[in-house]
Amino acid sequence: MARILITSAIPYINGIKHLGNLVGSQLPADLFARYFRARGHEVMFLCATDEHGTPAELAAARAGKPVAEYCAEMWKIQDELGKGFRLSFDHFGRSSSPQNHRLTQHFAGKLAENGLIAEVTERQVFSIADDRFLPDRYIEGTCPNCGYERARGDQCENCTKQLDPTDLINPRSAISGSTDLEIRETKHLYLRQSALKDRLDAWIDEKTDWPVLTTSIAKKWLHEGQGLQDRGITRDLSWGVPVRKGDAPWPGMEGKVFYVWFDAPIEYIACAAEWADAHGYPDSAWERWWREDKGAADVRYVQFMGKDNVPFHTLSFPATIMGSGEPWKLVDYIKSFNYLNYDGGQFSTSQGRGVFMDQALSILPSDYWRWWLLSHAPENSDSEFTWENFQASVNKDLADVLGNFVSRVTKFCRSKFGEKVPSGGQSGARAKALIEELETRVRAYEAHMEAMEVRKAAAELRAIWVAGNEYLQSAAPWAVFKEEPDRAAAMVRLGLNLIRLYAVLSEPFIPDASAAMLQAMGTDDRAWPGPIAEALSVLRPGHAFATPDVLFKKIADEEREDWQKRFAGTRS
RNA sequence: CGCGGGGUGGAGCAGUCCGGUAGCUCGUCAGGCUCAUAACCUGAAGGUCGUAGGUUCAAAUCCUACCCCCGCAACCA
Repeated sequence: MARILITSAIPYINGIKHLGNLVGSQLPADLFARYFRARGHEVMFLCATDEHGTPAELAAARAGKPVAEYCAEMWKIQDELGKGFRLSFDHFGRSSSPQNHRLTQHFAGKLAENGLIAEVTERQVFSIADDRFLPDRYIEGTCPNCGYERARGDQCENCTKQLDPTDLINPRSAISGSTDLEIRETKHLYLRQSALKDRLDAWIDEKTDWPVLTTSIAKKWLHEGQGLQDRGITRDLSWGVPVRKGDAPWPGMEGKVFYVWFDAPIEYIACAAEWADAHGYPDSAWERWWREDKGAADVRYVQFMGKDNVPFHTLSFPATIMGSGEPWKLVDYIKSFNYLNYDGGQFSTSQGRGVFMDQALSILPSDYWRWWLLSHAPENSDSEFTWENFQASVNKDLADVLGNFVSRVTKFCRSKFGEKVPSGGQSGARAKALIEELETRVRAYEAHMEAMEVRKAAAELRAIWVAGNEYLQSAAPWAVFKEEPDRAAAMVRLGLNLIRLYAVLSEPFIPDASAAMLQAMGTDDRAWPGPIAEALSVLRPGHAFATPDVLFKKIADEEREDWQKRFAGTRS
C-alpha cells in the first residue's frame, strides 16, 4: 500500500467555474483519487479556493459586499458544486485561512533568512479615484500602434502588440474609467528565483517521466531570454496575507500583502493543516503528508492543473520550497492538461461563454459530464466540446453500452428466474473466453490508470463494458433457456456478476451509477478485482437483487437542440 | 527567425520516441439477434497519414524547407 498526496489546481474564488476549468484539474484529480483509494492506497486529496487579489476585491465591490463576506459566499457555492460533481476532496479549503496566513508568512521569513528575498522600489500607476495601484491589465487606453481605443496596459487585444502602461495614449482606469492617474513609487519584495535557477533546472531534468507539456513549459521559462526571472511576491492591496517575516513585522512593508501566486500554492500545504484542524487531529497528522522529516518521505505527490498553471507549479512553488531550506515535500509528478474549447471558441469566464458547473448540473446528472469530459480530456492537444458529440458519446457509451447491458441482464433474469441469482449449470467455453479477455483488459485498464492516461483508460473501460454485450450475444441465454435452462442460469449468473464488476471498475469515472449498480445487485462488495474468475463469482446463487430503473436516460434531439440554443450566447 | 502543442478515411482520436502490410470510437451501408433504453452483435465501404524534397530495400514514423490551426509570451489569475 502506498501513500499518495493529490492536489488539484485551486480555482479562483471569482464566480462559478466552467467545464473547461473542471476537466483541467479537479475532475481528473478526483478520478485518480478515487482509483487509488479503490486500489487500497492511502490517499490525501486536497483542493481549495484561491481567494486573494484584485479581481476578488473588485467583484466584491460590485456585489456591494465586504470582500471577506463575498469570498465566504463564493466558497460555499464552489464547495456545493464540487459535491454536486462528486469531487471527493478530503478537504476543500480556502487560501484565506489562518493556517495559510501563518504558513505563507513562515515561508517568506525563511526565504528572507536565506537571502532569497530582494526589496525593490518600483514605479507603478496609481489611480486616485479608485484609491489603488492598477495592475497593467487594469489600465486602458488607445494603442499607440494601431489606434485601438480599448487596449490594455499589458497588451493590445486588437494588434497583439505588447505594451507598457506608459505607452498608452489617454490612459484611464479600467475599473472606474478615471483618467486621474499618477505614477507613484512603491516598495515590493521579489523572490530571487534566478538564484535557484540551477537547482530548479537540475530538478526538472530528473523528471524524465513527466508529460512533455509540463517539462517543455518549465524549460522554456528556465532558459528563454536571460533565464528565470525574479518575481514580485507582494502587492499593494488590503485583501490578502499581510506581509510579515515569519512572526515578526517586516519594516517598510506595512499595509501590503503577499501576491496570490505566492500564497496560493502554499495553500496546498495549509489545506492539509485545515483538514487536521477540522477533524481535531494534531499537527503530526498533516505533517506526515508534507514534511519529509516527519513521515512524508514515502509519499508520492501528484498535482493536476491546466497548462496555464504549469510555470507556477514547476518553478515558483518549488523555488519557495527549496529556498526555505526545510524538508517540505516537492511534487513527484505533474499532470497538466490543454484547454477544452466550446463550440468553435474558447470557454470564457469573463464573457460567460460555454457551460458552467451549476448549469451543467441543472440539466443532467454529474456522471454524464464526468464521463464525457474524462473520456475526451484534452491530454495531448486542445479538444472541443460540441453538443452533438456530447449527445452521441453519452447516449452510446453510457445508455446503449453500459446502461442497456444492466437492463438486459436484470430484466431477462427477472422474467425467467426471478430477482435472485439463479443456481445450477456450469459456465462454458464462451465464459472462459470472456474471462480471459477481461483478464487482459482489466490489467490494461489498471496500467493506463497507473500511467494517468485518462482517455486511454476510458476507452479500455468502455471495451470492458462492450465485452459483456458480446458475451451475451454469442451465449444467447434467451435461446438456450428453452432447451437447457440450467446453462442459461449459469450465463445469467455471470451477467449479474459482470454488473457488480463493472460497478467496481467504473466507480472512478461514474461514481453515482456505480453506487446504483451495487445497490441494485444488493452488495457492498467493492473489492478491486484480482483474478477475474474470482471477481465474477462474488454474487452466489440465491443472492437477491433488484432490477434498477434506467441507469442512463438518453439525451433526445430536442433536448440537445434546446440546450444548444440556451448556451449559445453568453451568460447573463 | 519568440516558445510550445497540433495537422491521420465524414467527425473525434491512437499510432510517430525504438522506420516494415494504417488502428480505435462515432457516423454511413448491409446482415444477424429479438433478452434489452428502436438497444445489442457481425461484416462492408471510406484515408496516396498538411505540402514539397531527402535518407532507406522500406517512412504517418528519421532529416530539411514551407503552409495552416491553437495556446503561451511571466505582476490577469
